[in-house]
Amino acid sequence: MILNADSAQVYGDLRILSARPSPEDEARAPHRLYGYRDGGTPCSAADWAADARREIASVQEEGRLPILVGGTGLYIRTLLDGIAPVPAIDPEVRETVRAMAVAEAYQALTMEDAEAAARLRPSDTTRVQRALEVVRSTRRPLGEWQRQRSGGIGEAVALRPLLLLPPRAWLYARCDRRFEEMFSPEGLAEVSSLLERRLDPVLPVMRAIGVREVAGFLAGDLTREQALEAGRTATRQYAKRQYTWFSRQPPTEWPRFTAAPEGAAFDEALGLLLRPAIA
RNA sequence: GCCCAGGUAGCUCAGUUGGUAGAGCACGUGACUGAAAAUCACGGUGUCGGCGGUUCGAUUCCGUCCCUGGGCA
Repeated sequence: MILNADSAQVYGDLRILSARPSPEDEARAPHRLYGYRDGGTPCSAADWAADARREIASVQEEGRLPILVGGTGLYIRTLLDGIAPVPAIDPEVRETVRAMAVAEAYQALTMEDAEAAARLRPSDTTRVQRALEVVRSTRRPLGEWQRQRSGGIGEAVALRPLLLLPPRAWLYARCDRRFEEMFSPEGLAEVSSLLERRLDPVLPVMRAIGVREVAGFLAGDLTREQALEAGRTATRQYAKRQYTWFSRQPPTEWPRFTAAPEGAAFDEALGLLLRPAIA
């Protein structure tokens, strides 16, 4: 049983854009947690981890082996190690904070949570806003919450981790190839329907790589070549960030699969490596 | 063929009154606790078109050649 651990592949609106497993892939083994959420509602790491816990329990109940596959390191970490038990943020507080410019939010943070302000870069929009919405909504600084972690299942399961760190050239070639799919008739249609929903542009679905680029092409602001190049660049940059996360964040004892054996293509080596697990 | 304007980092360009050069993007490295396909930090990677000349010293001044764009024939 394959379980998705990718933050973009959870959204039903993004099939081509998030490069979800193909119908052929899905025919080989049951897949879950793919495209199961609506783009109109943001999915957080903790939301996904809760869903994943439930799925893993049910898969185990069936006597099957859950295999988590995906590229969102924070999601996997949250599932295994848990996360600070911060209660849901008051929507009004969130709206106010997110409407603020970083400089303004940081200024407020120095008054309301000096410890967090000292720890964070004044330009780090996401984290500064997060810290501010947490103090304002819970009356406790984020640092206090973060001293605890809850919900992790790492201790309760027998984990068999495997980190795939392919040669950079191989990885980038795949990034380039993958992005062209987004300009297929299906890819363009997918973005068109997403745009018709007129969702808030700050929602995660709207920030997925390719949405902005394909939308720019559809609107006539970018030529096909410009949009393609911009998308490829964004994809490669993202791949690099993932590479850094997965090569450095997980425990050092997790095995890392970095290179193909002499003479073998990476794809083949990977196939051989994974076959016993899937079968 | 003649006349202009250019040729500087992977790309688009700035600059050096002569002391071997710097921005944005790209690229590289890294950070990462409820948006993570997000957000952010650090790093200059270079025959300054070629060859000659002047000079202690030329990417800069002079000559010449090559290339690109525009104009005139």
